[in-house]
Amino acid sequence: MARLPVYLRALTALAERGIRTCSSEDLAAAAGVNSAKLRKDLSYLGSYGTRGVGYDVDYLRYQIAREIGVTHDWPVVIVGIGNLGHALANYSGFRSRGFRVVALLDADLERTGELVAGVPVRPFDDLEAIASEHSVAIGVIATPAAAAQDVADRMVAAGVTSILNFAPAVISVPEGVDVRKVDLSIELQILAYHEQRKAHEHARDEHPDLPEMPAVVGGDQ
Amino acid sequence: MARLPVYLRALTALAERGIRTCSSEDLAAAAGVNSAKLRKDLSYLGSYGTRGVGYDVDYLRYQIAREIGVTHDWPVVIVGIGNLGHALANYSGFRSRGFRVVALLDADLERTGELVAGVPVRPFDDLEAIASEHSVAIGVIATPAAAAQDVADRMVAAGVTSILNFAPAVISVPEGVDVRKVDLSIELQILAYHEQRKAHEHARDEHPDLPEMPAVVGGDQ
DNA sequence: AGGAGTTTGTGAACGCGAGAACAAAACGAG
DNA sequence: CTCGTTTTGTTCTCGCGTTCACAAACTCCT
Repeated sequence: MARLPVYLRALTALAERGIRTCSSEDLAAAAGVNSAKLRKDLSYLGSYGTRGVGYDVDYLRYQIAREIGVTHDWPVVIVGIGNLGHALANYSGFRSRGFRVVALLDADLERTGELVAGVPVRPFDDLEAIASEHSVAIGVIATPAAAAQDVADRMVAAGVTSILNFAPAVISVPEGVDVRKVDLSIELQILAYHEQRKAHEHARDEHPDLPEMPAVVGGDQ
Repeated sequence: MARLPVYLRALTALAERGIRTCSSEDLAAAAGVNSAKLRKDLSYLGSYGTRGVGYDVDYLRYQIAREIGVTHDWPVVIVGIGNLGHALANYSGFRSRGFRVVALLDADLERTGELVAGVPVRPFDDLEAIASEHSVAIGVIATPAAAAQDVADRMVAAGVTSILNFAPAVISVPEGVDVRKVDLSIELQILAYHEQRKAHEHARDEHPDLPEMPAVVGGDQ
């Protein structure tokens, strides 16, 4: 489930506040979900709670980490050391949450040798060597859209089976390879969409005599 | 719908390749979705296609942009000019897709005046003045988790009604305010989860004599 | 020891989105 | 003008995920 990492983070936050035990209500509130959904998600992993008491924070934390697979570090390569690549390489959350950046790659040979967050930038052609040396299964694409498909193909050929794609492009990969896409401007556009609908609602509130005319959408064609 | 921005980007890509008209199959392939779903989404906006022909790329592009609300630029403020804030401020996709960064804010007064992507960094306390001057409705939080809730509160008080939150924290906002959350390490953890499941599948393939024992999950408690 | 109070785990109903399938409409050829 | 072809817009069904509601189980107090 895609919510397990959210629960894990919420549990970590509780643990840091010194809380040893919590109910499903507490954890659900911290994670921002419904408590019934949370209980059902956790019951899918096994019976780790105690009725009448709740969940042991540290124990549940370990069990979720084990389920996700972040009890040991995953080696990760980042390709494309532009602004975003820099930010990702410096992001401390990776290190502390089960990931280790083993290499930064960039097609621009001018950048080779540059040190980012203590890791040297290497030529993109080193991908295969690095991937096999460190058994890299997870790759991050932070290149421009035009290069994304090529990078993905090379990654897959080098044995990468999970890709996190920040490039604004749809990439296609063979069966068995997972891709997750994060597109910053799409997130903003979704917000803009809601913003605009709020504005329309507001306009109608102020002029309730105007009809809603849903059937006339597109009447200007 | 959250898929409209994806369609818009796919249409832009088609237009840049000189394609004037496309069928729902073509566009669906470019956007990476099912064609029936795409047609249903578009029909929700109105009847912008021609049976037997398809959709006019530019016309549909404009209609989707109008629906999303990105026919004019939205002013945006970014709070927290660390690594990620830098990357966001420099991200050209915002500018070209309907957003204009009107201010960069940071609580650290050492950064005040620093120029990032041609925009000066200003003190966080200028938020209210900037928000009212530019009628800012959309804010981006790129601060550490600890500061996220405070920043969100101040944003809401300053009239911001849509927030894009990159901080690894759940923030609570009043009714009517939209929040979207992007968490980089959670995306990676989801990949790690799939990775681990692949590894287990693989291990079972190589040792088919091992039982699956789903009932023993948690047997080590 | 027993009962009251909590809290988990789960069975059942509900709602919603996805996909397949089809009818309506437009275009072109003869 | 008519028929065949193409493609949209829509209806219908199916399955999944979410939520409610409750029984089982555990603790604490008397």
